[in-house]
Amino acid sequence: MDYSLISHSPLFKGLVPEETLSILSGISFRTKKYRAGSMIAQAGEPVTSLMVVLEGRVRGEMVDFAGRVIKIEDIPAPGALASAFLFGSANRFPVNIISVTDSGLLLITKDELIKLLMLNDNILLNFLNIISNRSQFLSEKIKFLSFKTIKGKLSHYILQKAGPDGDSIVMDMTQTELAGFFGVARESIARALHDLDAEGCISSKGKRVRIIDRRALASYVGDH
Amino acid sequence: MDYSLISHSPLFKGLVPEETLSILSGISFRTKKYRAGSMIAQAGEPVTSLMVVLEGRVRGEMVDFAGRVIKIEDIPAPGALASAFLFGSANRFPVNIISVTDSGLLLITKDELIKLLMLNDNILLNFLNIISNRSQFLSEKIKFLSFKTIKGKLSHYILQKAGPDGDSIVMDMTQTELAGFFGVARESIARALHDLDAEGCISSKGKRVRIIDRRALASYVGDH
DNA sequence: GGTAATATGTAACATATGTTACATATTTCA
DNA sequence: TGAAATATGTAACATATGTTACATATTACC
Repeated sequence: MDYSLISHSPLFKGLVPEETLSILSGISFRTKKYRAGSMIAQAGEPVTSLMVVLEGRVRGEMVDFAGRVIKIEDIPAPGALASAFLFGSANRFPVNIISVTDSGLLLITKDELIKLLMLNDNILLNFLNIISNRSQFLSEKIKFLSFKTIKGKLSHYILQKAGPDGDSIVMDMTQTELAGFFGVARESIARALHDLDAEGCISSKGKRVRIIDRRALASYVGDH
Repeated sequence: MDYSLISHSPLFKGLVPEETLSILSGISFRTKKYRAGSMIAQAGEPVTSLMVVLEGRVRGEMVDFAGRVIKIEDIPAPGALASAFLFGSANRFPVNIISVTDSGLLLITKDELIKLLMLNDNILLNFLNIISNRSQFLSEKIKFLSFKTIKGKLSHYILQKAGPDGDSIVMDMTQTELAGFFGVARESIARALHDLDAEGCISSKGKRVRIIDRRALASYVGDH
């Protein structure tokens, strides 16, 4: 395993490679390689180590009571796995973890990680940032899911992106991605966008959306 | 402010009060009291300190673009405020924070908190547990929200409550409360419950639900 | 025990969204 | 550049859920 991959992982961000090396020499850790398609962890298994994807891409698959896959999330390098489940009261993988491509993971046990965090404030900050960002992502997602209507979700997305003064945004996701993020059908995004345009709230063309009637647009964001 | 409140807060859990005192003497912190109804922080304000509710109860209120309150979350003592927004890339309060009752808060600035975390592994672990538990709570909530159908949510609720072997549960919420939790209309809960019964999946009578056909019930949990 | 408040059951109807099925546009990449 | 993959636009139709409007049942409380 290439050490430069480790030193470029988010846990060691901001450290010069030499510093990372010297720190790593003081703790025990290991790296592990997985073949494309192989199972890295099963839902329900205890999470005992921090796992960082150094290369390749892994996938979390939620499995329902009937054994069907109901939700997937891809984690490309460099990203951390199940970072919110190493600490806290639930210490088991909430999903199956599968290696999509050939991949390489960095494993640091919980005890060693704690040592590491207390040793170097930069690494501590990095780790806190990793799990906080995860939490912020989930918060944001819940905010969107709690709008009942698609026009509500879309309006919120547009207004948030535009900021208090902006009158035009460029969507940073495809409609397909937006649909996945909102948990709705792709066609419904297209329809809502079209309707908002027809009603004179926005002017939508490709990825660019111009806000025409901010008041009317904002009124949709109340649908909770 | 009573020091015993501080030493019983989740950040200092597991430490003897004397230890907490000696640690606190080494860092700077402050406590602040709020009257019932007063505003503690406004959405958009920077989060610069860890805030722990020592006494009383505070409320997070999400406000939409039209100024309406669309979602509330109560945080009773002893709980932390906006713990996921002190670190990570978004460092602003996502909601307005209001004091519901008269309340007392412990404030520790980010820099001082980092010092504290590196000083004592017990406190570090406590803080990691706090933010990880928050993340886990959000994950669980998202799981629920991502079931598309009410029968799906209900089935998941029933099967989770029954456990892998149980065949009977007593609902711990009224239908009205369940409706609020799921974010759906009350009548729709009654209808879904009735339908699941009519289809022979469950036998529902008052607050007691008996699982008749686990297979069929589980099949609804696939509706994502 | 009796009355008010709250919870639940049920039905008819309205509507937002999913589904299916294409056509067209845009991007990717050999 | 050209072909293939992916993204977007649009329509007809099915359906789950919200809405409204009650009746009945259960619980709380004087």
